[in-house]
Amino acid sequence: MNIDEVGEKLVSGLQERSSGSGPKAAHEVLAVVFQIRQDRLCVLVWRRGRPPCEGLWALPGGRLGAAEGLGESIRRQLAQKVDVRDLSHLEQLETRGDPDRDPFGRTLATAYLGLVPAGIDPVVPVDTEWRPVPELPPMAFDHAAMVGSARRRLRAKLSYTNIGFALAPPEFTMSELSRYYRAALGHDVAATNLRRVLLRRGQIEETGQSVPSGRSGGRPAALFRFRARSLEITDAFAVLRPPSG
Amino acid sequence: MNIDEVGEKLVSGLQERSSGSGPKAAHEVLAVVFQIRQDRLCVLVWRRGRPPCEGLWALPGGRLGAAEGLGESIRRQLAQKVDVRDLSHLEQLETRGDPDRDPFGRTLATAYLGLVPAGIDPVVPVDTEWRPVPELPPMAFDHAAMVGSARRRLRAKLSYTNIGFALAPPEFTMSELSRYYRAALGHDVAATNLRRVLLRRGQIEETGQSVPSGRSGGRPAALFRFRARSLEITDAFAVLRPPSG
DNA sequence: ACAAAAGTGTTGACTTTACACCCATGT
DNA sequence: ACATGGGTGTAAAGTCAACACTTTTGT
Repeated sequence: MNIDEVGEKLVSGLQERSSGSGPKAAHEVLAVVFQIRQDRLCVLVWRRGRPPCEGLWALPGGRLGAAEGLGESIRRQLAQKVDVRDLSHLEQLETRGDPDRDPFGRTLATAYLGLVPAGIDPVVPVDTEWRPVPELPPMAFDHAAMVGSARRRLRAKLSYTNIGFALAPPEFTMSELSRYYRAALGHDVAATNLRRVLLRRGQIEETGQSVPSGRSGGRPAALFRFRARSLEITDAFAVLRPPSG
Repeated sequence: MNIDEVGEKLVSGLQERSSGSGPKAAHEVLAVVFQIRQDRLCVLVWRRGRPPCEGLWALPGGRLGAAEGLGESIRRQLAQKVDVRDLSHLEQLETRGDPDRDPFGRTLATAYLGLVPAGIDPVVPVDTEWRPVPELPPMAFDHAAMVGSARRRLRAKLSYTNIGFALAPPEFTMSELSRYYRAALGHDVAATNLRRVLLRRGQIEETGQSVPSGRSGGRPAALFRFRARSLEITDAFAVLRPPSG
């Protein structure tokens, strides 16, 4: 059918969409998995050993199974490299479907953002590494763009949600937490103010315990935990909020 | 392959993802197209005339073409109902792929958010209508959830981007604009403060012209326009911003 | 005693809502 | 004149970064 035949379409066109079977494309699910390691935001990537993009680095993931949901699929596939219980957060990012994004054939890809809390060290295959995001190696396909989307999403959500729970271990001191925030945001975060902001927003609470000071002295640090372990919007935008009346 | 064979996967598993052709699923692209009509946020929907979901209302869209990008596809398909030049904004929302979202066969759907400026009235087919979002009719498949996602996305972006340019006509008075914001946000927006906020952020500017007052008198209203007609983040979150130093 | 690290108090800048008041126009 | 709607001034509330100061520990 000629898409210029708008007049005809205007009367009858809308109904034919769910008929026929149409072309089917391969669909894969990928994940940008972040973890903060040694005070740096790192992403889990593996090195491709064969074309296309041989030698470049790629995001983990793979083909969507015939009877799987999208989130279900990426969880399953990540379980082959990251202990699935270690994924503290998972959310969908974007779907890319440029006809030529994969030179070997039309493939759509849905990317997810996954987070692993700091402090654990999942066993990963030999071709797989955690790489610091600021020094991203040459990436296959459009995977670099996906890492960029994930980084922007994480930064934004750190500002108005409790997503820090997914970066931090179950308990932490404020100076540790401020280092996680610094790594993820890319700029300094003062522990003293971060404490007040997150306390006022009800995101964190004191555990009552504290950590002995190190060999160089200093006051012992109080331990905190996040009050919730799932995503919550704690601060709607400070702008254009509804009238208080 | 058994996915419990983690040990094996850890050494060799990562490389087999781009081999083989795997199952292919049908893929469709849908759009949640919003327009503000008579001070109400409306969404473009059409009534299904055949199963599945016969009689329910559905979002416009359809199968992804074999050589089309996703955004390209929804633009083409919307051109059959909305004059494509009238789409002032288009962005990807989410992809849904529950195995049973379409009872007639596995279908993935990528949803877009589209906006049409107020004041125009595109010709639409007979089975297609603009329906107020607060009184959404019974929707087919998971389309109601997509409308919900779109509404949340629009509300959020009104707070920190210039996305108002896509809701408003090229020129407008502040009381008109405040009605568009009220319809989209769902709560009152005072024209007097909206003016200052958007001016300070550099989103809008005066055209220099004004509109004569109506039959009931009143001071003539100044005409404004948006300075940019593409999406810009005008106000990074007021929280956790980088140190000024 | 002194250094080091954690935590508190306080200030100032900025942003936004609320509301009283002034302005320009039609009847 | 007066009603009507547009526009300005200003106050009050809230949030956050900056920084000086205090507390608690190890050497």
